[in-house]
Amino acid sequence: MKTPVPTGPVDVGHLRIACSSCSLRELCLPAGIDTREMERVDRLVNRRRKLKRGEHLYRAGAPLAALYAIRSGFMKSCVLHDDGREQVAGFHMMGELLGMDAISSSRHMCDTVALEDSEVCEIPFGYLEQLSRELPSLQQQLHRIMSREIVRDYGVMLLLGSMKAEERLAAFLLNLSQRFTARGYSGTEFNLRMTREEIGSYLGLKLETISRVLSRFQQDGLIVARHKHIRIRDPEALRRLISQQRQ
Amino acid sequence: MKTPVPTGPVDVGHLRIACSSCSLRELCLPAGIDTREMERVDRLVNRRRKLKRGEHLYRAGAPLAALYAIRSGFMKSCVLHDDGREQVAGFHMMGELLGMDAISSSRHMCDTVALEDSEVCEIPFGYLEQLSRELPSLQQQLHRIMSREIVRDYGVMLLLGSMKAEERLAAFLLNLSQRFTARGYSGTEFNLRMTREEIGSYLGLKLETISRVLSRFQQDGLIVARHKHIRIRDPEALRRLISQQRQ
DNA sequence: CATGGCGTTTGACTTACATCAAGGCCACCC
DNA sequence: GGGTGGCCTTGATGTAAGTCAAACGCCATG
Repeated sequence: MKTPVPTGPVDVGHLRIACSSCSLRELCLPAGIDTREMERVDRLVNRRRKLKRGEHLYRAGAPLAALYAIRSGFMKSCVLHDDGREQVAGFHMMGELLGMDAISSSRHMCDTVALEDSEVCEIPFGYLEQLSRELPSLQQQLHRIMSREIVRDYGVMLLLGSMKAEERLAAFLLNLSQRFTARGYSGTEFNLRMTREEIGSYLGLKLETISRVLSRFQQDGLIVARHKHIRIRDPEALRRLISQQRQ
Repeated sequence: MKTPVPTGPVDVGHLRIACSSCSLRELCLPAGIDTREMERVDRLVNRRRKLKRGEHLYRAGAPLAALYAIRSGFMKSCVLHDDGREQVAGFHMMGELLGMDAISSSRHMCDTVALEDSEVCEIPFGYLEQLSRELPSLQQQLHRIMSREIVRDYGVMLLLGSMKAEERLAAFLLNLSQRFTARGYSGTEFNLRMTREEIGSYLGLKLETISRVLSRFQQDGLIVARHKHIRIRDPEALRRLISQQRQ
């Protein structure tokens, strides 16, 4: 037995699933799609899914069913090692596309978890491939997004492989700042959705180191950090920190 | 003025450019393409390019013209930071597809250099997108390859973010071994094409550390390492090294 | 309003890897 | 054949970040 219609205010949301009227469309999969084609893209996304904080969107090993576009909220992806080690591979926010790790083997290769209550649009992958054969601009955008993920990963490698703790954290804060700005939020004042431990995992550092470096940044007047709230006071100084000449 | 036909033995190579008769086809872009369709894929790859050791295939900033499939040889990709820091992001061998970092912005985001004399097949990206709209199995394979790169990158992040020097090097050697095996070469005995410094850069370590850890592995009877020649004596022990429980 | 617990901060100490330095091996080239 | 330079090895020493430990602040919950 199916539940055809969810109850309550959710209904309204369901009636309105349409990329064409989504404020994120220029950040997301439909970027660059023209209005004639948009109608068909609208039909691609036929379901939204709400996640409570802490809930998994998918787990490593789960079969690929759909890609997911984040509509609201904040998520993290973690790669796991057999021995239980886990590493945060990325933090994700509105407009970003998740699940591309699963395409190669038809199984997800990481866990993705909501860090706050979130909502995602489900994009059935088979339909997406089919439609992107018919709409070149959709195909191109999909390729661009996958490529962007590869480039992002290269950046993380550079960070993990050749930066010191302060540089890593400066790069992390500036990256968050830039992404908030791109979404119309303040890039100088925001709340971290993740713990120090999660930041540390992402940056290849321990939580104590994150805490210490944040304190040092604050002492030096670069930021104000109170719990999860961050205010960036001197973005230029942070930038200098990253690209300062090695000896 | 154009040079319509290269001189010498190269000609023969030019007449024979055909994925359908390439021994690497099951590793490469045409994997899973059926014979009827293969004819069209053959026409996709219309040029080969030879590279001398040390020569660049492309540099960061260069416009995207083509993707490249390695036909023979060995290459590395490096991401660069403004301040001159550089980090090896990957080593590549026959059958692997290069250049996907350039799709997102139409410009390459890393340098790719031959570590020994090599040959690549040029795959004009525009044609590839066009043909993959017409051949679903080509489209799927392209998506799988891009996804595989993303998954590989996650693995590197895990390595850089949470493994110790010995684990990193063990993982590196086993990865090479596995890739040589997949290509029909010995997985227990091979020559490194890269220097200790390049290995170090890839693994986020200094060349002295690479040298020391290789010596330690040799003392412990896990490998025989003489200059660039490596023989793996105890792959199981290397595997145990990686997944040993953290305290 | 007390209680407990998670996340965080901070300090003291340890350690894995980096850095600095010297010397060896091998290939290449006059 | 002897020099030159790139690559590698090994030892001595330095240091950034990890580990261990204690204590605090802030919620959440009863």
